[in-house]
Amino acid sequence: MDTNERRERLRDDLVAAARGAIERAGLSSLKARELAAEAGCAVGAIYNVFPDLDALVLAVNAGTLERFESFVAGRREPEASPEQALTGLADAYLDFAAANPHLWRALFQHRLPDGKSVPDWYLAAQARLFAHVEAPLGRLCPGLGAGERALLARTLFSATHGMVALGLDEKLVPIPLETLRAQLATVVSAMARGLAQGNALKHA
Amino acid sequence: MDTNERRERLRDDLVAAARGAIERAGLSSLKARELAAEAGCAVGAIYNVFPDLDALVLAVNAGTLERFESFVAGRREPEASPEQALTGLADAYLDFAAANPHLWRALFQHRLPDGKSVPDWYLAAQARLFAHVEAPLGRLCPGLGAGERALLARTLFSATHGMVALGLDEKLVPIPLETLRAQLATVVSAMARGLAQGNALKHA
DNA sequence: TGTACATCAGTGAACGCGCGTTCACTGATGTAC
DNA sequence: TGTACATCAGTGAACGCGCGTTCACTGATGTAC
Repeated sequence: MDTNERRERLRDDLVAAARGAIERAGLSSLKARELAAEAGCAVGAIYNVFPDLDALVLAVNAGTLERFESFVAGRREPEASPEQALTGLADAYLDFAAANPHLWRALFQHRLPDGKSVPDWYLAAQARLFAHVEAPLGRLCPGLGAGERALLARTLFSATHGMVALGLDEKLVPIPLETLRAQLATVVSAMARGLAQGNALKHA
Repeated sequence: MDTNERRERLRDDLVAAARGAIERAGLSSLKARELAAEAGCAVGAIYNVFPDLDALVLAVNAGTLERFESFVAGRREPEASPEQALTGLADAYLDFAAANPHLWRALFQHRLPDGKSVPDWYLAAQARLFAHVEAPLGRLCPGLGAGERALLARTLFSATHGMVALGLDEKLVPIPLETLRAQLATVVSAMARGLAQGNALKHA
């Protein structure tokens, strides 16, 4: 087998092992030793492929973002009204988070040490996600400029994220999933109606 | 000096030291040794007053909740419309979070080890906060039952939390505070308008 | 008020554990002739 | 094709550090007489 091929295979095995570990028990359960055991290599070998564990986590998170993006893309209904589309997105977000709690948490939990910043390809993956929100938002509020639309998309994403994150959190009183889904629908569609109305007034 | 008095004084000093440490550098910078140095006692003395550091963090968080509650209470405008009141609450949340980033983050970041659950007095402090949301919400949607209202208040809180948390997070592209404030106002008032409208339709 | 004693707050060195990362070594792979 | 050599992926024991918590000890405080 070619050396590069081996190296790539190990890389994939390590990412898979890391993903598995996070999936099972959360980001904080990621241990270099267990990882190596799972991927069938020595601890030291990890550092031939990745500079450190942070880079590995970043790779896992990139994969999660990607899977989430195709999950959302797979649910798109081109016929839907903007309001329905936004509600559908929130619903997809809830379903993905509920189905992959640890992987999803890891996206937000993981912080790089002070000096280092998130690589561009990671930011690009985020941007691709936000695009799914921008599309219906543009139809809902046609008067919005590109910058305003991007900003508002991010804000709507954040609001949805908050509802899902605290809703799934067992720290407060736990809420049944379907109750949470109904709450999301109520609030997101209210936002959509209110935004459309505000936009119509502004550009009347 | 009385022994109980000493003990109580030490307790206060420890909480103050812990609060200071979190305030300066975040929850993860809390160290038993630094704490003891700051409070002027030996490491071991901490464990005469608190069972462990978690209990100390809980005490700091309780104080933060309390301060936030009076902050919100101090801004109440009885004359405001429900929509204005809700926007005002979101604004207060943003201001408090921006002014106390580390203390505020600690409220959500801190997790108890698996077996232990949050004490009742802590949950009660949370409930007192949610009450501030429930009041205007009740005026906005008079048809809501107490349970529905409490649930929706919590959901609105979560949405606001999400916008503030991701907005202040430097992990994404940073947003100027005033831009964030405007976004919050836009979205919260849209939600309020949409909810009032939906409620009116439902109970027409 | 003074003395002897008991209690327990207070001490801080040491324990114990976890864990990321390194590094001197080895052996398989690839290359040159 | 065969042989000698160089490279470097792969190894895993050991390093190094951080840090919460304990515990045998001490001395100040409070009590009994």
